[in-house]
Amino acid sequence: MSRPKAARVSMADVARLAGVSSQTVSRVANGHSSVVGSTRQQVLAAMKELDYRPNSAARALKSGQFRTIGVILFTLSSTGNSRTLEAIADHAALQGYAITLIPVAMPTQDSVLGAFTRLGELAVDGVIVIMEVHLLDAATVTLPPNVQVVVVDSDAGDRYTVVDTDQADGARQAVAHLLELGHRTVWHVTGPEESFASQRRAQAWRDTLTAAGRQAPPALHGDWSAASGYRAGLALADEPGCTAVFVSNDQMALGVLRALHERGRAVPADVSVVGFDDIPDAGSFIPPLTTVHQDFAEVGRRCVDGILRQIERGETAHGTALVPTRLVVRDSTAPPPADR
Amino acid sequence: MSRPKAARVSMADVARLAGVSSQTVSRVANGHSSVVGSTRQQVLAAMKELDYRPNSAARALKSGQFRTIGVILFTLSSTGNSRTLEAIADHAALQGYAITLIPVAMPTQDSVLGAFTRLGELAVDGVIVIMEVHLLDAATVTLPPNVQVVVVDSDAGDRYTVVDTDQADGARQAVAHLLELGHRTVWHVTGPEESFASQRRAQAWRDTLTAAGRQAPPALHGDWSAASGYRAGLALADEPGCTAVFVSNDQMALGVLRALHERGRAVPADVSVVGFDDIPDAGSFIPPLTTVHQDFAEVGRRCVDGILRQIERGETAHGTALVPTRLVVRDSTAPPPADR
DNA sequence: CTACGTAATGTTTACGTAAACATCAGCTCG
DNA sequence: CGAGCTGATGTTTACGTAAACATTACGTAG
Repeated sequence: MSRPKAARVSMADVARLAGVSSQTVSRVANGHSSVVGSTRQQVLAAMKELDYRPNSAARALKSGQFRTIGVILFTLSSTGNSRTLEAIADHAALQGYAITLIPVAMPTQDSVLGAFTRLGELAVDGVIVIMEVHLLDAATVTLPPNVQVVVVDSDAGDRYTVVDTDQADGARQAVAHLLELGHRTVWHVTGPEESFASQRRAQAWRDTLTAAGRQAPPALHGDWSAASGYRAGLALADEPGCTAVFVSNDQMALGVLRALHERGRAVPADVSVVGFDDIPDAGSFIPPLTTVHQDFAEVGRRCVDGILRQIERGETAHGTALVPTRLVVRDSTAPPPADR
Repeated sequence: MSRPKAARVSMADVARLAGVSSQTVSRVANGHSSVVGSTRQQVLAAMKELDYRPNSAARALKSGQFRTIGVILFTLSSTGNSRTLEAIADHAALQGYAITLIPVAMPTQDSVLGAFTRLGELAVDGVIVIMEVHLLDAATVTLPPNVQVVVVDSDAGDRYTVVDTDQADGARQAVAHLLELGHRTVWHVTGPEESFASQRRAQAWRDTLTAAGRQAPPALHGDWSAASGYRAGLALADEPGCTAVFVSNDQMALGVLRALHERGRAVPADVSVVGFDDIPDAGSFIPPLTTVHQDFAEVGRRCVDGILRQIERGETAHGTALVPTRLVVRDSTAPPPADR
């Protein structure tokens, strides 16, 4: 505080100008109990004249609430994360809560970690964790006590409230769509192993095939990036029996499309491709991608509602709430070549 | 607070257990002045035993600093915004600052607005604005006094510290690259009019053509989305003289590629396309996109450094600092058809 | 007409921290 | 050998707010 920063206006200042006690100012500010009209007007006028702004630090100190929700995540580079975050921020703002971002370094590179092992002293009433909880444990971040938690992309329903997209049903729809088109089986490109979402999608892919009496080919592994999808796509292009692929997210699907294109395998004539997420760009891929739509806005809304229910009403409803998905059929899927 | 929340541990509690005064605890906590080794050890032991966590509200009230930076933006859906945000969050965490997200509704839909006209009472030492300032003005958000501001994507260098990518030079490199390949002129797809970045890129595109003695064709207008790029691409496909396009971001370029593909105009054989941003997926487009690389990490770092310089050292260095760009040449550009 | 209830407002206090000031013991220097 | 200094620690106070309690004025029921 090197500079003499323009004097902060406090309730006392407003009270003095309005000729009332500071408690009355507080009452007006909070719309509490009874303040007669004329007094209220005077106070409001004084507030306006002085450009009074409540001091949130003092308020938090007194009330023990920060009206702030922390969001913990590894990265914003995945479309899903950033869209969930945006939905959370929008909905929280609507409820009068602010969002504090808590980036955590990957467990491998704990350089940055120290910075927010201090998480404990964070001014936050609750935390939304957008990642598999086991990873959080591994990251040696200690969640402070008395802080409510809601988790996305995890199976920790027994320990926390979990909000998630219905990964399994989405994957089932994708595979079923391909089978209905007449494909004998469906190949699969997974996300990173740590991702619970990826695990769920892979499991449902396998289960759906099995339930239909089909043999599941070996899964190929990616890391959510388009580049990893491209590598998987090259491998798939060399599988002559491969006529249909379910890719665990749209970005990897983009890479798969490029690999197939470069290897002269036409989509959807030779190979059908289905993605997951329905990112805004998916409709502009070549060809426009058939994919499973995730309702990120709804996920965000439920996260915020869930955490607020815990914070404001003390309800601790563990368990998992699933947000439904729906298949968006575009031009990357068609019956297998043999059928035509 | 419906529940009896486990009693908060304060400095006084730690002091009692350690048999010292609370001021000594404060000194240990802040590494301040002199505390003899043995005393320090006792205090640290007591802290650990009680799982003491400093109360940031009280600290903020006392010090007048929140160790928090607010980030104001319209949306996270543009890759640029979310990557800049991520870079800001990472770098801020490194410096021991937290990030508070402040989403602002578009000026058109002021429904959400009320929620954060309360911005004034926000617990924030400084604000980074990721949008054209005029839009911020239009959004009727009043920035509180005594809050430092750094701006991205704006020309308000006279009022604020502005950090930005060197848009003009990036656009110049893109156009120069196409001219060097032998194209007679270069078409252009802009971003939304309000975007300062888009304006700068368009201006530099025009200037570079003029400087080379070429005629600039009419610009086509998009809104950063792939869908808008697709529409522009359809129009371009109908221009027989069009052999080269500079698109103002990669997402729109994706749409342009699809439109050209659907109309049978081969890229890069018939038409060359250059994008802007170098999003992670750009290398997986069909064909891999030649584009202007933006160093978002550097932008984020400079934003944080700039705001911290203002907050902690009171330096108010207005003006604009430009982060250099570089052209990444991939497979979407080639000499014009006539040359071959 | 008095006693008591109620609405409106004022006064006191505590939240947890850290700056400012106070105290105290031990040590150095003239 | 004592004045004065230094380093270690304790005590007081203020930050801005809001809950809890206190006071005042006024109206009404008995």
